[in-house]
Amino acid sequence: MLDAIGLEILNILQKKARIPNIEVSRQVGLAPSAVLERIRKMEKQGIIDGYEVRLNPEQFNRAQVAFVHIKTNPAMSDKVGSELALIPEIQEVHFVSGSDCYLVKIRSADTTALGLLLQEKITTIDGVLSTSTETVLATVKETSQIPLPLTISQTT
Amino acid sequence: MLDAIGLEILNILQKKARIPNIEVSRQVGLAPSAVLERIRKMEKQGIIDGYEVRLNPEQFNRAQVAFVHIKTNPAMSDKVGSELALIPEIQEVHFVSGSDCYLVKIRSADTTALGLLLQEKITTIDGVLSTSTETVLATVKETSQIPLPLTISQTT
DNA sequence: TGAAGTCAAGAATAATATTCTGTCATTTGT
DNA sequence: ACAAATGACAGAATATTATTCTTGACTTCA
Repeated sequence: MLDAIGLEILNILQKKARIPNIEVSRQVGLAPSAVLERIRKMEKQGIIDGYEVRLNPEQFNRAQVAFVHIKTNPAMSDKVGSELALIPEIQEVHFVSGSDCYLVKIRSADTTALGLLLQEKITTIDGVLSTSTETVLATVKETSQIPLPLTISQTT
Repeated sequence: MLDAIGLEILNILQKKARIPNIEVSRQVGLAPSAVLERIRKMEKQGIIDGYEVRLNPEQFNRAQVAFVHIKTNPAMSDKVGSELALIPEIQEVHFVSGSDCYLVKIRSADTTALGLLLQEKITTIDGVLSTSTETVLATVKETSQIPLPLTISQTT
């Protein structure tokens, strides 16, 4: 299903999507048509979900990252989650173990904007009981890449 | 510096990088050469950082997300951060306000693998004082996209 | 063994990327 | 104000890449 060459292709694309197919084919040692066929298949199988551009947050006034715990009324937690997901500054919404609580990742211009967002858009959501914010002082690593195995383990 | 057409191009690429340039040019109403010139310029200016493929974590046995707070010896915190960043399962390493603490995002196969990772790779790092783990039960939203205005407001 | 399926090469063709030139509009300097 | 400089773009010419299609090797399974 997914062999060493498939992984190699994905590794190349994870580093640099928007690379010409023919260049991929040179790197993996297959004909361009074969690479195309493989990529199409992986897209169809849902192995590849899509391609994204990586923008520099600082250039868009989005340098401030924060993580916020949001405690919710358990009866309304689904609805709260959906509403949180609609806020564009919120990049991630996770429901976490522990105490009827979402953990969300926010990108805002600065702490002032973050405060406003919390006060006006988040605490005002029906079902939100309380929030607890951690601001990020420095980011050492930030990737969405998935570590790929060097070889394929058996799946059936 | 960045006008409405530039934003439009970025919006298109954020939804679907690996789209042909000529298709972008059709959508924004410019010649392909002009779009190419603009994209190159944005890459050079550091507005565009790169292009990534988005993989489906479930297909790679990386469905379990967890966030872990890692309290460190303040004198060694930089070194701890660098070491954490080297662990492939750790996608994000943020130094957060509050208490000499990193917040890391982990992708692992399951809670068992997570436990092993914590026990063998993280708590063993010199300078790590304690950890506190939250596992994700459900993810409502997960994107690295930066919210862009649809257009630049302009007085005409 | 033979039919069906998979995978990839290679050629032919379609589409796209890239370069280059000229134009127009705006800006800059004097 | 005016000429030179700059920046953005269109359009054509060319280079490169994508895509399709056919064929053949190899595998699997009954």
